Amino acid sequence: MTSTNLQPLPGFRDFDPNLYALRTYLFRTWRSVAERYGFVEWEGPTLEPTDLYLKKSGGELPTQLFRFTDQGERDVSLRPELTASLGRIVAANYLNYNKPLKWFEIGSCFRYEKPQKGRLREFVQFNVDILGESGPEADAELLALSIDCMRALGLSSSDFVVRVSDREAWLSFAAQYGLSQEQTADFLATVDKLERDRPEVSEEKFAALGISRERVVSFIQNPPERVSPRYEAVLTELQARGLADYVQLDLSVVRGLAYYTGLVFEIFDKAHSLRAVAGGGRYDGLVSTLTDGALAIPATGFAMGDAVIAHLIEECPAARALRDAALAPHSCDVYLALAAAEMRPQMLLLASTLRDAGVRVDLPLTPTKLAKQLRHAERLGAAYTAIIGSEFPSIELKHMETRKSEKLTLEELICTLIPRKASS
RNA sequence: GUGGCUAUAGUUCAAUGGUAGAGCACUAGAUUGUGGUUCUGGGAGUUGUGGGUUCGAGUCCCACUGGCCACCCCA
Repeated sequence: MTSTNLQPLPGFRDFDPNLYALRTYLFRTWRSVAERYGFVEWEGPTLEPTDLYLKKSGGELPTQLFRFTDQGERDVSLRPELTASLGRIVAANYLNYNKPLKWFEIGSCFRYEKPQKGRLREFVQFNVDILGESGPEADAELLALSIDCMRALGLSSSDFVVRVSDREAWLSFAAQYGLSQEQTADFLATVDKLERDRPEVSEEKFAALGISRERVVSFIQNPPERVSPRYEAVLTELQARGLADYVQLDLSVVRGLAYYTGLVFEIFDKAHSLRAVAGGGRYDGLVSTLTDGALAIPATGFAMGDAVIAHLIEECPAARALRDAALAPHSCDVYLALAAAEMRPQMLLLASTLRDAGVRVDLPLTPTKLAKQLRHAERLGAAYTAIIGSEFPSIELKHMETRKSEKLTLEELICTLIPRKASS
């Protein structure tokens, strides 16, 4: 067995070409859906001043930062999330951008947590945000985008569900009991944990606020006819988009974070055997908090991690098939097999000609038996193999899938391969 | 931070406390210019690390390290 020092740090991953291909597949899909929706890509620094993260909360956050002092005595942290950086960047240049901002980002985040299924210390997040637009239409646009990401990965409404809620509904509920702002925060936190806490525990927490657990559970199970104006508007928008089947009202979703202000949602696998695939919501107060009130920008967004979605794809046959098709080897358009060693210079010139035209060409680096060369071409997923032998400039071009071959002149070969590439 | 399970060849896994094995992968040949099949051979390991019990430890015990999983948390 390999010694332990050949392994990456706990919760970190090595991406060999096979794993990297999966990563690329996810990124490509995310990016393409976001671009279909008119979002533009941005990126922030991986390392930020620790203050940026301490500003908006306490809790366990500080203990889960990869935090250190740099050579300039600065207190810095690897980013545990993107929203703070986004807020900073937008706040610094807000007037320069057309409103609303429809921005997305794909990049690594770091949290010092105990690794387990769907949770790592370095993971990739797909972040999508709309800033400068307070209407429910923006929330609906994001929900639709998140659903289309799932669909683009081959997942259907039988594989996942988007649980949508609106904190406004709970704020009205809390208002009936005359809860103070602080009490309301405690109340929301308890609702968030309702599914996880033992009944006696939440019973006690609610009792401290003068509310019975039964009333809360009943509110979730029998939601009011009119949940909230925003929720209804969002649902109308999704119905018009033909996406209403993917969403489900679930008032038990409130999201742990204090900064969410309105509509919130989470995407789960239908079996609910995994952690949340994605989550997000409206956070109209965050930019204001980050800028100490200098700038108030309404915002709504969500994030999707790479680890959980990879598990979900693995569990869903249609998604798995789509992924495997995307991951099939295809790193090479044509393999140049050398059957007569003295023709190597001619082969290399041909390789250069094709490569200059953008054709992906691979070739043997050392003398190798022809049978092995063909087998290698097969494994590379080469569409064609051109056999360069003593008959050069007559060349045999073999179509790997049909196993049929034709004899071509050098010019014919080049004319055959280059247009195929250009049109693809 | 707490707890459970686990660590054997590149990989997936075997091996009543008694000589460490198999499939796949890799590689060579059968086949000296034609790949997916088949057959025959080959390289492979101080059994994660360090202690202990025992005549004898891959196997039992302890510690450490890593991995998986759950709790916690989930920005």
